[in-house]
Amino acid sequence: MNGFERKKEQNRQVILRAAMELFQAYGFKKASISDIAHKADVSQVTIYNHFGSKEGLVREVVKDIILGIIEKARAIMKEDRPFPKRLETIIFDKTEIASQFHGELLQVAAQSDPEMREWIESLWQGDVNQLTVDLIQEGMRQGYINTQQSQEAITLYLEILRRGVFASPDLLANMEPDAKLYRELNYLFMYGLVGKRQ
Amino acid sequence: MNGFERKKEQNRQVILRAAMELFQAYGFKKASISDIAHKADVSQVTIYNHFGSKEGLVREVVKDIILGIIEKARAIMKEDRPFPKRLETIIFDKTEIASQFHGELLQVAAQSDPEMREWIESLWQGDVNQLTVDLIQEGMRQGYINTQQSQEAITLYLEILRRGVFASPDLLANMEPDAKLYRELNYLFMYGLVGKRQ
Amino acid sequence: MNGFERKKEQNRQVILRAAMELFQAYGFKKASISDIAHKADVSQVTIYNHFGSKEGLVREVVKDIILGIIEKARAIMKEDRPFPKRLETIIFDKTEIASQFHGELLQVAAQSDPEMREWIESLWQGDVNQLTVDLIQEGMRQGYINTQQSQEAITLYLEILRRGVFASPDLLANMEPDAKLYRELNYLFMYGLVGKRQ
Amino acid sequence: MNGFERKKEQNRQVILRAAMELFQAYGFKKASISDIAHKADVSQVTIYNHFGSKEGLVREVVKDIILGIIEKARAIMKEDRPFPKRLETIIFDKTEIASQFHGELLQVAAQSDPEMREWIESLWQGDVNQLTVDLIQEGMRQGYINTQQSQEAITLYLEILRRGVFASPDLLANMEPDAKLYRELNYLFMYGLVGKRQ
DNA sequence: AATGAATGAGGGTTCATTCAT
DNA sequence: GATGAATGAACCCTCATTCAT
Repeated sequence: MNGFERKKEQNRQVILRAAMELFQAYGFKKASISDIAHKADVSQVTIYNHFGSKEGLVREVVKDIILGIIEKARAIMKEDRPFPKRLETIIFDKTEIASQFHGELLQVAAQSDPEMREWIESLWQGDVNQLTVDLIQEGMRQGYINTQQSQEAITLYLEILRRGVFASPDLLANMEPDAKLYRELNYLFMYGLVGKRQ
Repeated sequence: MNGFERKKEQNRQVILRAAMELFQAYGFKKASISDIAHKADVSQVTIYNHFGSKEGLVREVVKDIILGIIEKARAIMKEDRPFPKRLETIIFDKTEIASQFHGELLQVAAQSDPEMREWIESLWQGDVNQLTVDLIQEGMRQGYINTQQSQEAITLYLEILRRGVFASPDLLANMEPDAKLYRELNYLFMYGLVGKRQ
Repeated sequence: MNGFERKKEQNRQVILRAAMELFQAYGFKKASISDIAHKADVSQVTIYNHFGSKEGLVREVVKDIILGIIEKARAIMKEDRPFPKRLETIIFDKTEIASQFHGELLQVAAQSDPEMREWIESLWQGDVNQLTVDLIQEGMRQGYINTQQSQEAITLYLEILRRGVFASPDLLANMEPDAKLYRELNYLFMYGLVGKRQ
Repeated sequence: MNGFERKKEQNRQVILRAAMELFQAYGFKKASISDIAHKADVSQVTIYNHFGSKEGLVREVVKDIILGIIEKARAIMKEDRPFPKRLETIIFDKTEIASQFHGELLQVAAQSDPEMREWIESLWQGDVNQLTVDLIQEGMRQGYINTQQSQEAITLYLEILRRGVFASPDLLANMEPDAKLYRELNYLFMYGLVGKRQ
């Protein structure tokens, strides 16, 4: 990669970072190209040269976020820790990356052009779902997951938990990982409202 | 209330209804005052006379939505149906009212002025929480809820489930209330991943 | 018409006049809404309130020009002057009104939305053409026009002359109505290149 | 001319050709340097290296068009066909080359810098006019043109016809060269409205 | 000579809001 | 109280042009 390309790539990254921060702070709609250009210290036009339109920039940022989520999920799967710990992390850890995008991200992803929807869909089906399935089966083998429920139902339950957590930064913000409340919550995930029978 | 005042109140309601529909269809940001005025068949200025600013209008609509949610929750609590059925309704039924506001409602509520935040907070704490607490205690008395977990943790768990469901219209849209998947999901809410022990 | 409406209509006229002058001076494309607003001493937005878009404004100006042309043609037809004089005026007189719009007017008219094209077309067919036909028949009755050519061909010939004159302000600008050259040109229109035979 | 220079000249021609096509399709104003560079498959900067500015490029294209017109006119003059046929071609044939530039070409030519105006003017006076004069005199010798009108008037008449035809692609588009209407039109050019006397 | 990257200036348009009646 | 008309600020975007290699 020569000097030109390095500089270009660098600019691209600077723009993406600035965009991500401002989108996070103000939302995709409210953060303006002008703001982003200012923050990235480039001309507005440079953003257009790189991403074509605001929509294009949003798309790229959304892609990055989603890839980041997947990357993280994959990393967690490969860790050598007990099943419940890893499940915990899967459910809670997305907070850091994307939770502050509130519902806008899902909304944008849903409303984006068909090409993008397909890309997300396939990625989700292919990669994320596979990871989830792997996790569930590992959990079943180790006796952590009831084998009488369907794979589909369990996946759905986990997804609802994920999204619920994802949508509750206000409630979970100040909770520490080893607090009593945190442990209780995990207990509920595992044993439900009725709880463990002795 | 004389004729003038009745007309005024009527206008107010017409505006609120138009605003709610358009906010729901396009989001708080994208629905414009002009659109709302057009739909309500009043002048833009009339909206300002009633609500002072767009933010004021949004506030009022959010208030209405939240009051509606609470109203509904309260109604459900008073029903004479078995505990699990009512829990089910609480968790799933919000779909109809507010789920189409995506995450924007929460975002707006969170970012609104302190006065409003306080109002919501107190309402939530005072009314909704009370209802939840009542529900939980009823569940405990009837043996549906494990008495070893803290009230707080159970409330949090329910709230996460609620928000997760609320944020998953795509996954739940085509699910019928008596489908196998639906029953499994409810089972998971009650007995968690590990499941019931015989 | 109350004060409001009078003021509005007045503004509309001021904008139209400013637009016409700037379009004439710089062309439809190059004259910007900003320029026009400045010249008319109104906000840009006022122009949008009146005309919806730049295209809408252009449309209205084009309409005005065309109506002006027709009005003038009609007036000439009603005059009580000898046939050759009136023909002369018809061919030459448009210069004053629209010749400075160069070819852009025709281009715009041709490229405009179908509705407008139809409007122009029907006006041209219905009004202008009728006037031309009347003129030609009068000319035939009075022996000024050869009755062996088809109505269609004569109309076409006149239209080509009109457009040729219309497209030649540079060549005709300094020509006085009673100059020798002017008389010769009219002679050529009447008797062609070959000229009158004695 | 070495390899470098040949390549350079080649690039120049490629750019000119691309520019001409796009100017023709979209007009001088709307066709952008970016489009032209894309179509010519060179960098935008290369265009600047060759022509200095967009205006410079437009100038060069206009020059080419005008030289092309003259070339064509000259070629027609040298043909060995009867006078009326050649006159016909002169008047009608420009359609192919430049008629699609509508009025813009004339506008651009008129508004361009004095140097260019002078160049065009002198070319027109020197070359085109000379050709026209030659043609007219040939026509006079052969009895096709009335010798009582001034050279100037006849030239002007021909130019008006030319421009009229040039500005009427809509009316003439579907006319075939040997149609009755076409013959009538030519008759009118030769014998005017009054027509031939027996 | 040629280029990819970057840009200042300006374009049309929309918005929440205010003015004047 | 209600309105039609008007507006400043901001938005996304395009263009001809220049910079750095």
